[in-house]
Amino acid sequence: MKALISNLLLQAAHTLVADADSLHIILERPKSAAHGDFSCNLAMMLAKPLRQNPRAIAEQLIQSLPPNDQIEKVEVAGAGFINFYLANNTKHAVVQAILQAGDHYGHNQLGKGEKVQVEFVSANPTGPLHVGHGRGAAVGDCLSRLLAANGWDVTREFYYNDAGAQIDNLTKSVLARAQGLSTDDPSFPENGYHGEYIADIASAYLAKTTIVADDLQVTASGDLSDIESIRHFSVAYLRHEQDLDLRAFQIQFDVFSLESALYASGKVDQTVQTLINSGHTYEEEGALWLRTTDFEDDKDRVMRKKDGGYTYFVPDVTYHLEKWNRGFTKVINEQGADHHSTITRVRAGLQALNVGIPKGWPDYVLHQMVTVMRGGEEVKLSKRAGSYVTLRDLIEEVGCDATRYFLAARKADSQLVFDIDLARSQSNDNPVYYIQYAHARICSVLTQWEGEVSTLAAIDLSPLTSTRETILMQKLAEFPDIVEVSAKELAPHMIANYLKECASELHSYYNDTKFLVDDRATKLARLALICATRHVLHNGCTLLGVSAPNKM
RNA sequence: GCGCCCGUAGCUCAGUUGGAUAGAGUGUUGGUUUCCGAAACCAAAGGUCAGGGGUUCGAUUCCCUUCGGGCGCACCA
Repeated sequence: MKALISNLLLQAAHTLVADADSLHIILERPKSAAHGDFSCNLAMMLAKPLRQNPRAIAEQLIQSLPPNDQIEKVEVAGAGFINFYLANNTKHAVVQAILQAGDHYGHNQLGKGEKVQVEFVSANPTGPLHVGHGRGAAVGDCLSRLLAANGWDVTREFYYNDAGAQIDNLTKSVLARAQGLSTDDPSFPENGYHGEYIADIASAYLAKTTIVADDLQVTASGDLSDIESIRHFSVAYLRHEQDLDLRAFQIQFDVFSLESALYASGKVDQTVQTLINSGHTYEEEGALWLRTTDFEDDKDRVMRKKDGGYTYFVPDVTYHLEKWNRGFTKVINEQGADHHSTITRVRAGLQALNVGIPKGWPDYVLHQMVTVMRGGEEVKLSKRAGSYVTLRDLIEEVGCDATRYFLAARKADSQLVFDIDLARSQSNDNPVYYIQYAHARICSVLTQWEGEVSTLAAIDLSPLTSTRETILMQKLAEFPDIVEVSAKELAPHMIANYLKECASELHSYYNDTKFLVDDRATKLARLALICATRHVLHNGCTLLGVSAPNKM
């Protein structure tokens, strides 16, 4: 529809300007229904070059607009807007389109089946997942679903930093616990992990437990002198715990990548060699440095420490080189904003490799912190993890749907307040129930109708003439735009907002209009409309990973 | 001190590349059910879009600046 109108406008513009083809015609959906179905500011854009009053230009444009039976009328309004009002049968078309497309309505092929990788969560295996990881999980998973709906071939990936100092720390903490030390014991590791789960790991280790995580099986030896064994067991134990967290949140990854594997395969050493060969490195004070200031970093970074070990950023660069070599020309990393300083570094490292990786690759989506509130007060403690609220606690308390919705419904780059009381209230306060209720209500009506839903696709829709019906159809017609824009902007929260609006229109319509009326034509047309609405609500919820139940 | 993010109704937040009278929910006040699910709807009230400059036909949106909040600034990840 947009294409049609811009085309008509373009033809009209040719009568006024010579190089009309170079014009960017922008159509928008006005906020107010009084401003028609589509609006264009072309006349205002032309006011300056043509040195004419925008309203006068708008009038001329309308005069030269080719007639079209899908458009009811065109008007000049405000400072020079050109407003288009669609004919009724044009508005009806969306209902049929939805009923025909079903689960695919709103989807498109803009990604052309190309590969994209979304890396998210990527928590260190040093503790259970917390709310912050939950936000990353919700946002990353929605993004993945959105990209898939836009025709991309999506790979969801989780990267484990299972090597390095944090893991040493974990190992020492488990050892200390296994030796019976409490966390406030003076000889407990200085930067050790204090959560109760460390004690659980220690006792499981002593009990020679076998852990089966996604792709590995580890049995504890119970031997406290075998540090490597403690390390392997602890990591496996926590990976298993995180698997359970993710399962509870209904998130599935396609690939798990391990930092340790990059070392084992020699890829890290190869990367270092490539960087040295590229001429961007130097030795100083016993360390090997990368001159990242050649690539817009504010200071150079150490690659190899005095003690001979690599800093974390070397395997990070290696890992991203691997992504590139695996054919991902588009990669999105979803991370907490507290890691934002790595972006410049990783990109700089990739540039220094000089292997043809584009400057701004990969893309990043950063989410800000989450604070959890209960009874008007901030919740800071978890029984298991100590200093933070775990994802599993949250899911157990408020449910998977509400947790996902609340964590995905906010713009990633603003801080989020998670109100437990609101999320778990089964009342009109809760947007999740509000949306699901709209879906369930429709299902209930369709059940009572007892007709065959598939026949609704061919129904005559001309009885749909009321304002409520028009507004609802307009809202349904917006969905494909929302799916497209939210993917382009990497902004899944737009889907959550849209769903709330869509549900709101349905509820208003429902309270205003009876569907199962005696007049057959009217009844069927209304049922077709709410059935289309059901599809949109369902498709939208699916993009968020939230269920759309038939009954509640 | 430097860098990134945020500041919109009492509270939680929307506001796609600059557009028309800045919107929801919640809270407050008042109404709606012999009728398909009231977990709903309708109405009222609530604003210096943090403050100040600038860019232009037009700024919540872009630029500068001040204030306030968060997060980074390791030979940790």
